[in-house]
Amino acid sequence: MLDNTDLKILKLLKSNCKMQFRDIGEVVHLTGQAVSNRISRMENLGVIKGYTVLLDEKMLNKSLTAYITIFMKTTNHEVFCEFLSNNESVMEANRISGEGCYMLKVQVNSQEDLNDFLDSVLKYGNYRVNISIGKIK
Amino acid sequence: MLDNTDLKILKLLKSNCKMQFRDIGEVVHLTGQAVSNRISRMENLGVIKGYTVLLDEKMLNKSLTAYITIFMKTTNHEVFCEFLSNNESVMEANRISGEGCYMLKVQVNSQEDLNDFLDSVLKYGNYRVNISIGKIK
DNA sequence: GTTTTTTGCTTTCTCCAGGAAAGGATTTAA
DNA sequence: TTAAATCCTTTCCTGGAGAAAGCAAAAAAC
Repeated sequence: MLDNTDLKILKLLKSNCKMQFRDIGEVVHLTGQAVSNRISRMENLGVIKGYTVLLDEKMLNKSLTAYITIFMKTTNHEVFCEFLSNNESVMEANRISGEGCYMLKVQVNSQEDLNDFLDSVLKYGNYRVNISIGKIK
Repeated sequence: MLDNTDLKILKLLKSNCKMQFRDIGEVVHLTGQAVSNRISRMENLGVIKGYTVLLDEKMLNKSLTAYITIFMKTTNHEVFCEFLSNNESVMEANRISGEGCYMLKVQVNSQEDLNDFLDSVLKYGNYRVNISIGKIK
């Protein structure tokens, strides 16, 4: 489905999706149009889901990152998932196996906001919090 | 530093950074050029760190997502951080407070690859694994 | 209170990236 | 052996983005 050239193109797009097709073409030895065709194909296939911007969260009052493990105390997962989907502080949310039911990545402004968030989580379950004190990657 | 219009623009870019400046302008009631100026400003400020592509990891043989908590047994954090930076399976890595030293988000092809990864981690520390069994967000 | 500077916008103009269409080469299917 | 499909290149054209100039309002200086 995807050949090596496609993967190279994806890698380039990942580092900068605004890179010009012609420049990508020079790297992978194709014309810009051929690159364009391949990208369209990957968009249609669903391999490429979208294009987005990388923001400096620190500058946007999202200086505090935490990983939160949720231990549900109710069985109402649907409502909880709804809550997660709608909450702007929740960056990622996965149902997990192993200890706990969900793993969340949360980004907020301050300790206070984190407290507020945890309060609102308490309705659904208990939690374990791991606050990021440094981003490696 | 950033006003409400900037935040609106960022939100739009986050959903689709290839959106045309004129179309963004229509939403925030500005001309395309004004939008362009604001975006350039935010790029220079460092609020916008880059533009990237959202991929369907499942289609790229990255079907297995796991959150891994690392409990270091050596003090050689530098080498470990190096290892994390260079490892393609590691999507995120944060130094954390609370239980454990690092929280990793890892995406691999198979249980086998996860095993291999964990083996290579063992040099540095012990781990707790939480495998994602469903992505909410 | 008036002048000067700065800031942020719009308008205009130009250039080039990207998309469409056509044609060719190679592979796959009939 | 022919027909179809795939994937590429070349050519052409449109329209988006960037640059420059000009304007208006706010901020700073006097």
